[in-house]
Amino acid sequence: MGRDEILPGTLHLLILRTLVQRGELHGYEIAKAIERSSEDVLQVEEGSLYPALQRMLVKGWVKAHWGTTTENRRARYYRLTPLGRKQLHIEQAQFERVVNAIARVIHTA
Amino acid sequence: MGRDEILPGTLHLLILRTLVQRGELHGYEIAKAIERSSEDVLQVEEGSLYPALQRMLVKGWVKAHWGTTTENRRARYYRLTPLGRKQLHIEQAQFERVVNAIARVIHTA
DNA sequence: ACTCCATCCATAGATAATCTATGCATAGAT
DNA sequence: ATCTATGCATAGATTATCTATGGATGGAGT
Repeated sequence: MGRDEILPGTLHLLILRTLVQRGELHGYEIAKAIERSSEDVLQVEEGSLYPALQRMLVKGWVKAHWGTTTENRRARYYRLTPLGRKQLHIEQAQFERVVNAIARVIHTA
Repeated sequence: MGRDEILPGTLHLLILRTLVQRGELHGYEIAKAIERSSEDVLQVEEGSLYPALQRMLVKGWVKAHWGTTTENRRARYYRLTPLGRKQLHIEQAQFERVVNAIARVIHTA
């Protein structure tokens, strides 16, 4: 954890959660949404984001289609699949579990 | 985060914290201490632990010496250096910061 | 017209940290 | 005699990230 960007292994969760909250978004929007809602603590690099979205497409957690933004730009929109929604629940529970476990270790007297 | 062992990037923190709590420990004890104080949620694989301890030695966060356990076994004991104590504060603050940021993203309405 | 910035996508290669699998050794219990 | 827990360590694979790069374009400002 030498960086101050994201905790390795949490990017899928962040993306899934952002999509379930805001519906259909394109990549750039997803990144900005995560950064903003984290109050700019988390930085989502494009070199991390797009490979992550590829992985999620392959796993069937999201589907994508090309469209046009309000600013008249070409963009690829992603939306959650039912499988993605299931995965969100799994990853969120897992995250809480592990973070709580770490907290117990850290705060052990 | 497909595993249920440790959050990547948190092992140094867990080790540093365990050493500051319990003083001088050998590797095997460190692993068991983390597993127990996490109520067996976190699993510390030896293949992760020993390389991590090597990294921490190189960085000067811990010092090691060979000794004998209460069970009469040869073991390598680690203790925190002042630099390690400083690093603990850094990593702990960093961890809280990032986890809180993730929590904000996850719990955004 | 030109320039600049923000928006948008994507990949290659390097880096880092983990896991799996393996090897070695021995104390104590059965 | 054998088994289990204790103890150290490394090689190689895997995974996920970052850095660096490349390309394209809309709109704002000059």
